[in-house]
Amino acid sequence: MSPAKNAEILKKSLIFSSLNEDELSALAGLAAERSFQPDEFILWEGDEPDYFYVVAEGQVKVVKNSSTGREFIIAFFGPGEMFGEVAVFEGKPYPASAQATSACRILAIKRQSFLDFLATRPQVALRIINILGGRLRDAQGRLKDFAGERVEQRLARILLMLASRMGTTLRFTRQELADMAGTTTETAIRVTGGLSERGIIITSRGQIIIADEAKLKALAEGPPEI
Amino acid sequence: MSPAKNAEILKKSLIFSSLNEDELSALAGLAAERSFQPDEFILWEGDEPDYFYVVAEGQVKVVKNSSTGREFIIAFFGPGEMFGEVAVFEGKPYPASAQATSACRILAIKRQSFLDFLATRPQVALRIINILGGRLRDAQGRLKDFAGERVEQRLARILLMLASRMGTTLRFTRQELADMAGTTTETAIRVTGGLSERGIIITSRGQIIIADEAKLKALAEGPPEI
DNA sequence: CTGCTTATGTGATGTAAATCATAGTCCGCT
DNA sequence: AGCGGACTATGATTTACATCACATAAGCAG
Repeated sequence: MSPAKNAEILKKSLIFSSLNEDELSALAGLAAERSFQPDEFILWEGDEPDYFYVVAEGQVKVVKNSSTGREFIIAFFGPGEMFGEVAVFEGKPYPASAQATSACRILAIKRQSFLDFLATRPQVALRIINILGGRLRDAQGRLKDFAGERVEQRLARILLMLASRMGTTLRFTRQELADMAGTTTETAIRVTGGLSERGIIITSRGQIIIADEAKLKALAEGPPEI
Repeated sequence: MSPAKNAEILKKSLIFSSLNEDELSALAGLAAERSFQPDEFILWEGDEPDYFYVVAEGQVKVVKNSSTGREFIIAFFGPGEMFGEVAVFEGKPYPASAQATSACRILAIKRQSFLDFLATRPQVALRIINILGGRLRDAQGRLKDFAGERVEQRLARILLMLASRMGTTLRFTRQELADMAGTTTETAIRVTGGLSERGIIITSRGQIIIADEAKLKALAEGPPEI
């Protein structure tokens, strides 16, 4: 609840690292802190985009549900990362839901306050352009994967992407992996089972350790025969 | 080759509509005009991002090739639309290739000149944030489709998206549709054949006319039994 | 008009992965 | 300890789609 602490959090975020103390406290003053329990929803797909969010503590997943009822995980976000921004900028409903995957503290900034703040801070705008650009690059890369590659390759790439962000020990269930790779839990289990047999990963309940990153990369690149 | 004409083109582009005459001519002065023949490549995936591009005339497709050799079409861009921007902002190699699909005139602006221009124009930066946001929303929506929906639904959505941008007469081959939907030419032919039999679209060589948008929307939303 | 190329159309066959079914295992909980 | 609910595992069956293999048709160039 302390604005000073909020400023600290914002400062650590890539987005606001260019701001000086005064600007940080101005922004922190706009932010309200909210807490969420694991599995609690922070926002729902279709809601009006009243707030822009930054994770202070914990982890959030952004999900969309397909017409067949399956859940698709678009991304995980941790401390310092923003979400809900696309809707805020466009003024259209949130295109996906956000759900806490652990106990979370989230900073919420009113849409209009944030837009006003942004209009006079070109550096922050450029940062956001960078972040959006990176996310777009990532999404388009994944699109190509989904269009052309098979499940094993997609999973390998997802594991590598997760590892680059959180290290070699990944605390995700096969179900979550499946929801990220756009496959079923059974298939995710079978594929990770195969990787495990080949010594590329070490699996246990609720976690996967990457044992042989080189082999995983080779797998992700394409079929062995290249 | 006339800077005045370039300024006209830039003005019509959504990105620069907030600029005044002076700013437009300043930007137009930075732009070099280049012409491309159909099928000619404007930039290649992996190239250094030396230029930011805006389509003046004609149509461009942005493509990525999967490890299996298949081509995946990320997007088509027409007059006033930018491309290559993600790489320019991040300073990393272009993540995809751009190829002219018709005779084109393209405005090319040097990376650093554009970044400098942008640093002092928050309005333009906000516009770009909007455009990137829209593209990100679109890419994530498609991701969910690729992860969970069937080819018929994906194709239906692609046809609707194209129709919303270019009207009900779509000048694309089944091969191009297949490359957008991440399927094979044969399957695209079979699926469009089915839609044609049901009177939803009218097909002919190199073009598709949407005859019953409502039915197409119903198809795109999900399986009939809902 | 006559090829030649590019696009469309269709069948037969193969296969990766979904689906359905069932069971075992880990872990928190009272 | 023992219960219940996630999580993991594995087999059998089905299916959407890719792949392979031709056939026909439309547009274009000489």
